Amino acid sequence: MLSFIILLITFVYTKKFMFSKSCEYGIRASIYVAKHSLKNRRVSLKQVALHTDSPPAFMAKILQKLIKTDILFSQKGPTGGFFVPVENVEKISLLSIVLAMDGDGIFENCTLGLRRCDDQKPCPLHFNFVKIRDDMRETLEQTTLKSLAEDVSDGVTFLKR
Amino acid sequence: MLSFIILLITFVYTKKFMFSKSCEYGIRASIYVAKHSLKNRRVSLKQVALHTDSPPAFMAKILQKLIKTDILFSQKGPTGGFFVPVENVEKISLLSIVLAMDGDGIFENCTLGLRRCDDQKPCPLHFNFVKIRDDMRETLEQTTLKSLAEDVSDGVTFLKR
DNA sequence: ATAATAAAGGACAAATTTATCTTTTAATAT
DNA sequence: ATATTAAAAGATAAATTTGTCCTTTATTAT
Repeated sequence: MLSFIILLITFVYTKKFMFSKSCEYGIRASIYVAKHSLKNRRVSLKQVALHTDSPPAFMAKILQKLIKTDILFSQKGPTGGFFVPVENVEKISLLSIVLAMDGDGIFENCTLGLRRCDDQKPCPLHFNFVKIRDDMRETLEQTTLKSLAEDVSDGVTFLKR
Repeated sequence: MLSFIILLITFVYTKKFMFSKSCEYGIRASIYVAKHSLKNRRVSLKQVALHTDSPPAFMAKILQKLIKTDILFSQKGPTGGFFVPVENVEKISLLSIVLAMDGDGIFENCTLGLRRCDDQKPCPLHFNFVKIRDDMRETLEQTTLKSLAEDVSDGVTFLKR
C-alpha cells in the first residue's frame, strides 16, 4: 500500500519531453527576444527572465550560449541588451536553436543508448523511430523563429504559465 | 579560438533522445528477459546486466521498478531469476515499459516546460508537436515486447554495441 | 537443519544538470 | 573623464540522475 503511494508520487512528478530545461529556456528566450527585435527593440536579461518565467542568473548562461552560436546578439551598457538582427528572424529555425542548446543527439543518438546503432546493426527500436525522428527534424527545420514570435505577438500562443 | 574548441567538445558529447538512461536500460532488460522467457528460461541479474551492457547494481534497481509495475516477475534462491510469464509477452507494449520507467511526461508535459499548456492556452510549440507526440504514443503502443524479443532472437536487431 | 544461491532493500557516492552569486568588462550618457 | 548601466565571465552550490556497496530476505539443494 505504502509502496503504491510512493509509486504514485513518483509518477506525478515525471520526466520531460525531448528537450533539456536549458533548451526549453533557450527557445523561450529566443522567441521573446525575436518578438521585440521585430519591433526594433532590444531587451535586457531582466526582461527576458521575467517574461519567460526563468531564473535570471541561469538565463544569463543560456543567452551566452545562444550568442556563441550566432542566434542572438547583444550590446553592453545603457540602452544595451539582447536582440536578433531583423533580417535573421525569418532565417532562424527552431532546429538551429535546439542544435545550439542540446546538440544533435536527439536526432543522431541511438534511442536505446547503444554506442553504435545503424541500419546495418540496429537496436530493437531503430526502425520504429526512423519516421518519428525524421518528422521531428522536419518540423523543427520548418518552424521559423519569426512565425513563433508572431504567434506570441498576435496572442495566439503564450510564453508563460 | 579556445571557446570554439570548448564549444566543439560540448557538441560532441550531446544529449540523448526521448528516454532517460533508466528507461533505456529498462527496455533493454525487458527485451532480454522476454527473449528467454519465450524459451521458458529465467535469467539472473548478472546475465541481464552482461547482455544488456549495463551496470549490475544499477540494473538491479531498474528490474525492481519493472517488477513493481508487473512487467517483470522474479523468484529468489537457486534456480531463481527474472522472467515474464509467456502469456504476457505479447500483451506488454513498449508504451507500458516507458510509462513504468519515465511516466507519462513525455506525452503529457508541455514541450516548452510551461506548467499549463493546452489547446486553449498553448505554448508556441504546442500545435507543432501534436502529431509527433500522437505518432510516438501510437508507435510505442503498437510495439509489443514479443516482437522486439523475437527480432533479437532472429538476429535481426541487437541489444548491445 | 544447513549451506548456498539469488533477489530485495537501504544507504551512500559520483556525475550531470540546473541554479545562484560575485566580479569583470564594455558601452553610453552626463 | 566619470558615473552608470548592462552584458560577460568565473566560481560555487543545489538538485537530480546515475551508479555502487553492503546487508537482509527468501528459496532451493544437500
